[in-house]
Amino acid sequence: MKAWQETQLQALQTCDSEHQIFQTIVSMGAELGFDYCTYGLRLALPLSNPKIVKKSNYPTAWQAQYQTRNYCAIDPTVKHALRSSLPILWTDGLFASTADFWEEARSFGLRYGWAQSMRDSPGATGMLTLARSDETLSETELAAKAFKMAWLAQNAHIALSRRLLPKLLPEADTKLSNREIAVLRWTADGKTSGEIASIMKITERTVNFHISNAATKLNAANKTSAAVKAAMLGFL
Amino acid sequence: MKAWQETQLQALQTCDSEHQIFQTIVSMGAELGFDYCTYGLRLALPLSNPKIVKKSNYPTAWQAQYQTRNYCAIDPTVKHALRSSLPILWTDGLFASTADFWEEARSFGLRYGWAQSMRDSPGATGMLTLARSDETLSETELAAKAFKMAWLAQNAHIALSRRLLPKLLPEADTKLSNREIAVLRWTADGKTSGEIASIMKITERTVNFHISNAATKLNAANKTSAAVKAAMLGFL
DNA sequence: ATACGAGCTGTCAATATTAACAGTTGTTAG
DNA sequence: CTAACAACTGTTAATATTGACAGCTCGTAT
Repeated sequence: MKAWQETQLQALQTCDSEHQIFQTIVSMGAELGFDYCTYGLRLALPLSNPKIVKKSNYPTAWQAQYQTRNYCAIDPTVKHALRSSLPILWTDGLFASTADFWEEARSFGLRYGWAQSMRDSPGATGMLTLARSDETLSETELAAKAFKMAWLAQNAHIALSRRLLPKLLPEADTKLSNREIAVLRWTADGKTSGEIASIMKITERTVNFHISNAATKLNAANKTSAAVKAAMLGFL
Repeated sequence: MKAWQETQLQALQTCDSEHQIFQTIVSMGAELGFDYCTYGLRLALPLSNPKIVKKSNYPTAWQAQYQTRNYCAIDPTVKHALRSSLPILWTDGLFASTADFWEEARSFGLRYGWAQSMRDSPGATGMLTLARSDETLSETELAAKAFKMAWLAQNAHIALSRRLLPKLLPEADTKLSNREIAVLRWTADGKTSGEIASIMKITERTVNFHISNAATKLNAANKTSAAVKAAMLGFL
């Protein structure tokens, strides 16, 4: 068990490709007793149309269906994942208001499963789902495997989001100068340029200069967007 | 072991007071072999002066020292925790640039330790530190206990932040209307009121009306602050 | 039936912001 | 030495925002 975790952690952190990382996660899921495994990553930005990516070994037909019918928008496990990092078990109760979706998933062999999510500074939420067709999944089994699940969800997210993030959100690589950060911090807290000028003992012109530079770097249309992006990406 | 986790999870989630929760965490830390335990919570807001709270069973004198000298600002484990959720081991290398701080901690018996952090939607970062005076802490021991640590850091954060958050950040309890959310989303993405009016097919006046209502609810001085707060608190 | 809240709209004046122009100073890395 | 860069400042005009006034419609909960 110890050997497993050590070996696999190595594997996760040294893997070069997303594909390799995901395969490692799949095999760890298998060792926990689950054939099916999906990792979903949802970026917080842009807020009006958040980017989502998935790596999955679910049946292809189901993945396609999920995509085309935009089940992501109604999937209760996704809803839960965005709110809480507690593990969530697939139960009838959970899918009470989305019975058709649930029926359809089961018809593809996705019958017993659970998921756990995890968040990090660049405003990304990752959800790891483990599922299988055959054996029921009891609260007891879940409790017994909670440690490993917590660890796996965490490390899967760290390993995969590190690869996926720069591609999906180039702004995440931006470097802001100290002044830009300071000015954006006050901006995000609701100070006007004039107030920030007083606080920092510089001209209002200079404040606006820094804000505008930061907005350009962050690919933001105005200071509001710049402040939000910088805050969400953890620059402030 | 299974019994331990189940019992303790119960304990964590049914505890009424912060104090009880923290005591439960301390006892779990002790079972992992660590006498000392600290949970620190850092809210992202306000950005220019983030709120921080700690629960700790470190020697009182050290806690006081840490506080008065504002060691939080230089503590490398805190820096790490804000960037990454990977566990971090107290090593000489880690404290290379803060040797005095490190020496002083050791003089209080805080010699071997590690920490792991965890983030959640309301923009809060929690860090759990486990430490002891006597036995050295090897990478091997760390690896062996990584599962439990991941689980403990996660659940400690969930349980404690749930209690601490509403007190520290009353805005977290705000309810925004659907319109307010929609308008703030576009605002956060950098749209002007006029653009949002077109998108949502309402008057510019109405857009500003919703923004202003949201800002009042969120206790924000202007729309930039409202957008940042709403985004950080996960309302958007 | 009536009160309440969400959603919506109007106008006007005071402030704040952005865009576009042009430039100085001081530090640091090659 | 010099190129690059962060930090800083100035002016002007066009746009955007906020604050403070006031009032309508629709649904739903008492």
